[in-house]
Amino acid sequence: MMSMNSKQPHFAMHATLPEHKYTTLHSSSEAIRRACLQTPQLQSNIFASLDETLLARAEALAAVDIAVSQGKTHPFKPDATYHTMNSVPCSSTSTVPLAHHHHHHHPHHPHHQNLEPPDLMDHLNSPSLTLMSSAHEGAGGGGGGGGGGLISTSSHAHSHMHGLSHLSHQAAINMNSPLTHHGLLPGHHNGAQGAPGLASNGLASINDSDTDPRELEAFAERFKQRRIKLGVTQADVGSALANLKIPGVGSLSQSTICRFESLTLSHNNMIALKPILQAWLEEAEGAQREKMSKPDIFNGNEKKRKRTSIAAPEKRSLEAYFAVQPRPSSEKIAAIAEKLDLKKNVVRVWFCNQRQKQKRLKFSAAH
DNA sequence: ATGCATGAGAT
DNA sequence: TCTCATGCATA
Repeated sequence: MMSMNSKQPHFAMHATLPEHKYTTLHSSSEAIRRACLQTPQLQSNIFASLDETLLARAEALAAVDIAVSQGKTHPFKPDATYHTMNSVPCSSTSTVPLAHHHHHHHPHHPHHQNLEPPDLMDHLNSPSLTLMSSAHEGAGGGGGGGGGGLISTSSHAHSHMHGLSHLSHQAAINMNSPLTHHGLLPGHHNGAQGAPGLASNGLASINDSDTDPRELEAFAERFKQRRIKLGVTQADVGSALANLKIPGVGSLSQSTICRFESLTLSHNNMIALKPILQAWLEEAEGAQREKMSKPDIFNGNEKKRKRTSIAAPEKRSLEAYFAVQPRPSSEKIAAIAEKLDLKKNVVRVWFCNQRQKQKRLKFSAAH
């Protein structure tokens, strides 16, 4: 089972001219959200008791924070959530062909991660628990450059769409993608968090070096050097990618380029982006004499999205909960959200993002 | 350089 | 609903 039947590396290159989903102000969609489904996962596990203990501690800690923050006079909600989202990602081109083969990465161990102790927020006692978690997200170690391009705080804030869309989604365990032959994507297995698959099998039809964390790291560094030498910012690179005219590859944001250079992307993502950035690099160096920059198609979208800011106390509580239960159920999330006086969606997203970070950190830690 | 967020596709 | 790839906004 678990074969890769479901989806094959079919790259839907066809534009599909989706007319974009301009949900003009889908702020309402936020209100709707996921409809808050409930997963009646009422399976008591043996770990229940154990988790409960941990949860109790987390709760204790959280309780303290809560008490402090919402003790009674919390001036306002900790989150400055002004979600004004807007800009639809203009997905365009939708699914990009790039590497679909991926890997499974998460074999999912039926760990105790799924269990849901009856109440995470009930016991608010035992003031013990010494906080130790909070791994922080700093991560990115690579950096080094310390402000590689200084970023120039360029304000090219034009919401264009990212044509590159998702390079490799998830799944697709097979490794024989045409793109591989294409040379665009290394693909093949090796989960981002799983095993990098360092040539175990004799046939390494695909360069293992392409997926080798060391190689990626080396490339990322070289890339940064070159980029700086060319005098272009991360944002410039991102938008310049669209000029490469590579099918399925559009522009990328400064964020993504930055993350690539600092190795703060998932392994798969790094692998998928490498060939693209490499292509740009060579192109740019070759045409450095005159090509330069082309005024990209920027579009001034008026709408702006505000970033929610979760206050420190709330954040610490969330981390405490996360340490015990990285994957709380919908109900739990709702409960936590209420306790912390945050919107449920904000809490849900926070957990999602934490999981992503954790995975990335776990992977880098293993290499 | 990163935190919070969206959305497509997989479960 | 979750994961994953990405992005906007911001410190």
